[in-house]
Amino acid sequence: MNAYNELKARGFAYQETDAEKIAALLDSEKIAFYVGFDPTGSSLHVGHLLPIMAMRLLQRCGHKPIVLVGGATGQIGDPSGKLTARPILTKEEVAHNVDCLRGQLARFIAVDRAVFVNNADWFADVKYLDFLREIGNKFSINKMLAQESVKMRLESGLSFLEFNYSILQAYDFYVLNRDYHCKMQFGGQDQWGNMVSGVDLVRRMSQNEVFCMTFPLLLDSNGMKFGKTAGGNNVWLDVERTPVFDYYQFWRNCDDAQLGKLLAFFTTLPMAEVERLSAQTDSGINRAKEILAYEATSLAHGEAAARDAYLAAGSKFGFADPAGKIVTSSAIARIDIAAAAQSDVPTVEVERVKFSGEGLRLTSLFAEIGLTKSASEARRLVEGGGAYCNDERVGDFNRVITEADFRDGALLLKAGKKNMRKVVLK
RNA sequence: GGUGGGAUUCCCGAGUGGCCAAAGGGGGCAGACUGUAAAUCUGCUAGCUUCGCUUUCGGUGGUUCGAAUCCACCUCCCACCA
Repeated sequence: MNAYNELKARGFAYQETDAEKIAALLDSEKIAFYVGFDPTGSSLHVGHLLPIMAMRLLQRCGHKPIVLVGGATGQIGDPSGKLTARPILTKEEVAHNVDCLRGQLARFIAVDRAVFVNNADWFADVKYLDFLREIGNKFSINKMLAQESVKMRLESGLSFLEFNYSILQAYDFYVLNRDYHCKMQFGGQDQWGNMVSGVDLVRRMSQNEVFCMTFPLLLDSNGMKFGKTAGGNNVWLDVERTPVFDYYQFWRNCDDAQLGKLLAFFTTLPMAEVERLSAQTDSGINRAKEILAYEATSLAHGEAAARDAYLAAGSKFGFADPAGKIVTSSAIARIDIAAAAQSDVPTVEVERVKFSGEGLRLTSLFAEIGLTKSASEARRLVEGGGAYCNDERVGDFNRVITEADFRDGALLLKAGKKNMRKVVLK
């Protein structure tokens, strides 16, 4: 498999410094490349997934990923694509987040064949004067001011701290080239300016020619950043924040118009199949979405979890292609949907005592298990006709739940038709 | 350093003494319609023990029967000038 052609075909390449040279480089050599992540949160979400998938692809072609966690730059905040400054994290928060991210990336790439670096390691001891002397004359303010990301922020104001971000990122590239022979950087399209600065700096410092490539920005049909749903929240890779079932549902509910792109980016199915699947119509398109959801979930959470989510969703909403008419190389084809009855929606345990005596108000229960943010929201949900208890619409927001409402020790609650939790007694 | 302007609910942004839990838009949620899609239409969008109560309009204190709105001080931001 040719890495460059594959990246191109799947739509990963948005901008690149030199297409021909990059193609030749990736074809003829096993290179080290890097992708940076800002440790601004303790979990990745699907918005981070695009570079991760690209990294996976490159690694499978024999190239070596360097995962740079921006322990140092994360303390500053990248102005690119942001309208306002980010809050500054403490060193402890950054350290904690770095640990979490490392764990999550392990699901997608072979960690033992990747290098993890933290730029705090080389920035921690940098002395300001030394740094200025070493690289200060390699940067032109005029050039930096011309950068799109900087121009944008000039309107609303930009601190010197943030202005320096691209210098630091460029320096990262230089260090990685020097110490790890890193020859390429990948990143989101909002990183273009910073990445090009890095390419420049490496050439000026060491006369080495290095390259970079950006990925397209994924937007949903409203032009909003991709990866938010279910309450406007991010779809997290952390199962504590986003249960596997919900993760599966996120992909299952994607826009028709996005399907082809999503299959290309977030599954490992061959492009020929991706094209065939995304050309489906009617019930076929729903099968294609099941395949997308299954494959994406399988990558993030493992085959067993993906299978359970698929069966649970299918038993609630029906299967798109029960007869298996649509051919796919996905492992989903081998799942026996007769097993669907056994599988389950996300389940929450609640103490039995809460339901004894007077019982627990339904609205409070909704809030407690996280189906709504508060009891008041649950109340509004009931008033709007969107609350269901054991598949019956709830009409009275004063409804109280007692043990008698449980069937076989379980109670199914739904906020709308698609968000559901099963409550079991503890 | 000087002068002027500003800080409002998730975001943008109205509101300049009671009719303000606060217009409008965005975003989000739900309902209807559908294919668990999109588009469209409708309702909702601070919390609670909900015909009522509590907290919210940068912070603290004050004036007033009553303050997001007036006064004082403080913090932070922006613009122009130097």
